[in-house]
Amino acid sequence: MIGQKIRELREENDFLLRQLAAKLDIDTAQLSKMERGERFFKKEEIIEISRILKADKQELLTIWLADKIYKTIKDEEYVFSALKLVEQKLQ
Amino acid sequence: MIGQKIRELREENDFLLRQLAAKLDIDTAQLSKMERGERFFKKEEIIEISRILKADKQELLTIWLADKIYKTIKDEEYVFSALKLVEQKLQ
DNA sequence: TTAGACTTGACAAATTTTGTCAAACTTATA
DNA sequence: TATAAGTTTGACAAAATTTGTCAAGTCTAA
Repeated sequence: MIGQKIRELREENDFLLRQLAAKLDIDTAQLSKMERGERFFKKEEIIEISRILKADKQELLTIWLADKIYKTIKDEEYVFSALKLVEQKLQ
Repeated sequence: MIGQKIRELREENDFLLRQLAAKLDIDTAQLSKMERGERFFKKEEIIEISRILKADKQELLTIWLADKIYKTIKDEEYVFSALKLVEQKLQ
């Protein structure tokens, strides 16, 4: 989800994988995997990408965090009640 | 949170740490840390505990999952909008 | 004061995640 | 078709995180 979003932004900005990877100082294969959701972006990378691709940092970080949450719950039961509990705790 | 709940259940059932630890086949120190939230329970351990302490398995697993979610978001920004995104995705 | 219950800290072991590279695949085009 | 550029894949090493173990420590009740 965040990967797909970043791929869209990258293509809109006419960056090649290796160009964006170079700016982030990571391997092209790594970025390829990240965009396809096989590996995770670091928070700092998301912030850097929002700068490079002139995107809304808050939006990207929100999607990035949603991905992390989704990853921890995706194979679980009682997801909705757990989310409700979390929200209560956060109030 | 799940640790606290389990400690309460354990004490209500008059189990010592080492007794419950023995039933779970883990180290007493480990269970001590788990009850105080320093380490995580495995899902299987929660299920086993619900059996041993005659507690509601669904309730315990829900709290356990809420803890996992909470752990991934607790130091982050944009938590509420991320949770909202996750809920949308789950619909 | 000592015995039992629990906690703490250090470190090893195990597991998970990330980084790196070469080779393979895909697509556009000469 | 052949080639080149871009991307993907898989294997494996390296790094990071989590878990397991033990000995020593604290705390409390008798």
